[in-house]
Amino acid sequence: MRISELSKRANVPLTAVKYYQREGLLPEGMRSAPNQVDYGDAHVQRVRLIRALLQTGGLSIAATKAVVAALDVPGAPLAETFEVAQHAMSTPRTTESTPSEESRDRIVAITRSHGWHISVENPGISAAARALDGLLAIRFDPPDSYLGAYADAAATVAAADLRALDDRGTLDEVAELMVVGTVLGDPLFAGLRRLAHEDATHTRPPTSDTNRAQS
Amino acid sequence: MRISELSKRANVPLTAVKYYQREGLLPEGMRSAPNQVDYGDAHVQRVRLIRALLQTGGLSIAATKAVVAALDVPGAPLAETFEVAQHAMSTPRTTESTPSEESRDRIVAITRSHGWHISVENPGISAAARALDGLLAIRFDPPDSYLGAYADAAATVAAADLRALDDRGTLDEVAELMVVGTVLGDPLFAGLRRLAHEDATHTRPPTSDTNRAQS
DNA sequence: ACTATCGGAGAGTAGCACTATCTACATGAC
DNA sequence: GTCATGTAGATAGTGCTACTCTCCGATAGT
Repeated sequence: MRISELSKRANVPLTAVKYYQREGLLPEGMRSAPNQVDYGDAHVQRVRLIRALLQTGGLSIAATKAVVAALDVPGAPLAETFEVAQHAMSTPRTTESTPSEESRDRIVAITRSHGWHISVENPGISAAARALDGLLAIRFDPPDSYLGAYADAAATVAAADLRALDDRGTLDEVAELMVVGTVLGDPLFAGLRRLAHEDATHTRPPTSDTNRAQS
Repeated sequence: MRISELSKRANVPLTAVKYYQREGLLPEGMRSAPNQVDYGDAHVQRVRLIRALLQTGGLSIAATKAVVAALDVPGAPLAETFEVAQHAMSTPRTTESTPSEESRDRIVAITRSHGWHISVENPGISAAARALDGLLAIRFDPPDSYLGAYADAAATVAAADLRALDDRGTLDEVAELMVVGTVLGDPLFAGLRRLAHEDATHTRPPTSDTNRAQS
């Protein structure tokens, strides 16, 4: 197929596909003539993946490029591929401030009380600590039970993520799911959390829903 | 205090504070002279909140404005305030494509099998469905056990979120936590998930870590 | 032969979160 | 009083990113 059909099948504007090509996110097709190129199903797949990482996963073009490049290295160890995905997620669009030491310590303490073995360089610590700082900014000091519930939930999905990898066939597929699951798991959970919120407020209204006091 | 001290105490560049002011994110201070204004602790708090919503929560200026405006309405019902927070989260920087019908149906089915009561307009459905589409794009059709684990985890944190509201004093504080918790809960979970991932791969390597096959 | 499409590349665009600069005025140490 | 320093407010500019436009000569399909 040629570029216009690739664009249609992936449901992505043609100009955008050209752009991804130029940026090196999309591997070249088979050249059938000096200026005719043939694309296959793998390219459609790839364009859809790029879109998911960019829009749903919120990655930048550069981070997406790193991720798909990692997938294309044939002999790369899984651990390295995973690291690329982890790193891509911690290269956000907006510059982030460094979290407070106290929040970092608090997060580390929670992981320790859950018996997790983690390295101090894991960017997840900073990410969680920044969120914790935000909660502290409105004078909400979450109790251990609150953070514990989040940690329990994180353990639950992490276990499911690992189990999903076992069902994959080739090692390349495993690597692909590892990367995509790492990136897309967050929005998947975020969506479900919002649904759970609605259900929870229906079945168990947080507080009386009458008017609030004057500020 | 005047603006420079406000900037220092909130650890935000002075020019940025002025910008937030101009954009209507920050309420006016007490005017002590034709061109002198006095700020209080509430303003420091507010600036920190704005930063957390913008940087950690990933909201846009417009969405942040809507959120803080909702907090400042004295007599607003909690449900409305909550809705504003929910809506703000689904107004992302990058334009999002509409998810497939199949994925939407799948998400709805999962919530139903969990006994959740949700409305079909809840944007969480689309958010989760888009993520699901991304997984399908790499030919990973998650089993019910996978989505179920995510839903279980979401229910766990939603319950914790609701419990946290009970411990808050005034209704204004409840509203504040509701909004901030809705926005910051996602990055908090995302960080913890990454930590759980590292622990899970240590204790239970997904597959042999040898080289992958040639592609 | 003719028209639509293609591949490729450079330049342009829109939106966003700031940041710089300017003016007129206020404050506070000396 | 005076004068360096800071302040409020407004306008214009910046840097970045993810596209999008426009052009060209070449090619495909009829």
